[in-house]
Amino acid sequence: MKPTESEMEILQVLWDKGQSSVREVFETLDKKDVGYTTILKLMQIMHDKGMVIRDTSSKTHLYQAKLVKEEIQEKMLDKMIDSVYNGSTSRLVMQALGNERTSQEELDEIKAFLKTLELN
Amino acid sequence: MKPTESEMEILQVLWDKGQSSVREVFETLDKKDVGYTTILKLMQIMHDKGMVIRDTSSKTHLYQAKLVKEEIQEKMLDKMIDSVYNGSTSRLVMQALGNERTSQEELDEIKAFLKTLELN
DNA sequence: ATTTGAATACGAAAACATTCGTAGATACTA
DNA sequence: TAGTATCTACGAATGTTTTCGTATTCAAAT
Repeated sequence: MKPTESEMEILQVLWDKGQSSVREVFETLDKKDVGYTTILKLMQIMHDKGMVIRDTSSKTHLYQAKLVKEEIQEKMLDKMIDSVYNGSTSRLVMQALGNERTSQEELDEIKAFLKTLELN
Repeated sequence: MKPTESEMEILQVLWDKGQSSVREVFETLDKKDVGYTTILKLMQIMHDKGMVIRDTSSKTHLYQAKLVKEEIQEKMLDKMIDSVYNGSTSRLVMQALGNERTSQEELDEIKAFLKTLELN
């Protein structure tokens, strides 16, 4: 059950905004170069695959992510660690932190998190 | 210039082992279900795309990654942070560290790295 | 009631990625 | 030198993902 890239984009919206119509997803994604029916079709496919559930009680169907955000994220992260960093979490983390985008707040969060990891 | 999944696998080998023949890559990947000419073709395509450079002076051509490992990794990581973690590096890092696979050595490495970040 | 706008369903085209068969070239070996 | 093994080139088949056009349904507004 591996979402494609487009499917991931849609899942992001659904995770973020919760239950949404196709139109809402379409507008949130706001991809100038893609038509409405494309998104519709993708979401129908996702439904066929069981990635989303759907409320069809009114004319405008409402979609909701069935896949759990954290599970998918972790799966993707693990795959990345394996396939890009040869299984080394620390290499990934260090590269992530070295990217100059990380604020002091985030660094503090991480330090705090590391402390909690030690207490067991 | 975004490598596909198969292309990434090949790049890994080239980054790891340096200049290599198709046969060497093929044997390193050791994918039971894929033939030699498939890998050959992929590497030829990568050459067409300018992802690798090639020494054709002898019969067996030698390939070398042209894309820089750290650049590609960083690009993929940034993309992941944006598209999966809404731009939050710390969320990615914490999920990575929370995955139970991280050894004490790795945690120490990270702590050390955080220290060096503070000294500027 | 008819028109209009917005929604779904669905097939099929287009784009992209992967796979492999076969032909031809080159080197090695008996 | 003949035969065998190994390599590249390349076209074409297959598979997957993305895209959209068109038909149809439904509901709201005139």
